[in-house]
Amino acid sequence: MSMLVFKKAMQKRIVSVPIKDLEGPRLKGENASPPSDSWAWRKYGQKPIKGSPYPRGYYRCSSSKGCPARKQVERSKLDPTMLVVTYSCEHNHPWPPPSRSTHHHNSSPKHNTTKPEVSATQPENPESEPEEKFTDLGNGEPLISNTTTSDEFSWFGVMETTSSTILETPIFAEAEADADMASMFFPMREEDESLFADLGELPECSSVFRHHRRGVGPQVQTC
DNA sequence: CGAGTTTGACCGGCGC
DNA sequence: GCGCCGGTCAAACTCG
Repeated sequence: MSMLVFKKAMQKRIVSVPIKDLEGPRLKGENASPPSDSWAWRKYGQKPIKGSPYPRGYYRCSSSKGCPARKQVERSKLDPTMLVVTYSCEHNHPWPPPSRSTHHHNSSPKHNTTKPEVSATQPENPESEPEEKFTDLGNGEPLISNTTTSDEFSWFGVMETTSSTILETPIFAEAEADADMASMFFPMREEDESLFADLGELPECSSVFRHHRRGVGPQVQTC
């Protein structure tokens, strides 16, 4: 009824993170703790995926009530040491503020510690184009070159820099192409993460993304 | 006691 | 039309 999920332009971002990076206090065997971003994620499901020896966990943003953001965490079947996190969000939804914006130290509320804390946001697009989504990144740019330049992917952008790998995918990211996945793995230095480790609180997510516009119009951050 | 996790069932889409 | 599979819900349980 009220919770009708419109399949508008659903943005999808795949990020691979070495488990060793997030390996906190303890791993639950097959289930590795998902990387903690700036938001709180609540797990709402887990299912075994065909073709993958590891199950896939489904997470929902719990930072806000109407948070449309979702996250899928699964272990790479090619590299069991890698955790593939797929972020999804609608084009039209604002992102909630970081859950621990008031916290300066990384006093993780949960078990996922030892994780870089970064805040990101998702700009809302006045016009949701179902057709155009990743044309921006289709340019073949090095995804991490400009974190602030990814207007619509700003929230993703920050995450990318903090995580380890970035992979922008429209919707057909389910390509089981092993070779494909192998080529999209870019291990990152943990030093970079330290840079964000102190970013516990992000002032505004707005100023970060207003660097350049694609000509879509006035875009405002609702975070 | 509350928030979050777990687990099975349910649903919808897709392929055959 | 049926079966498979991915995704979500919801009740129960666990942890803090």
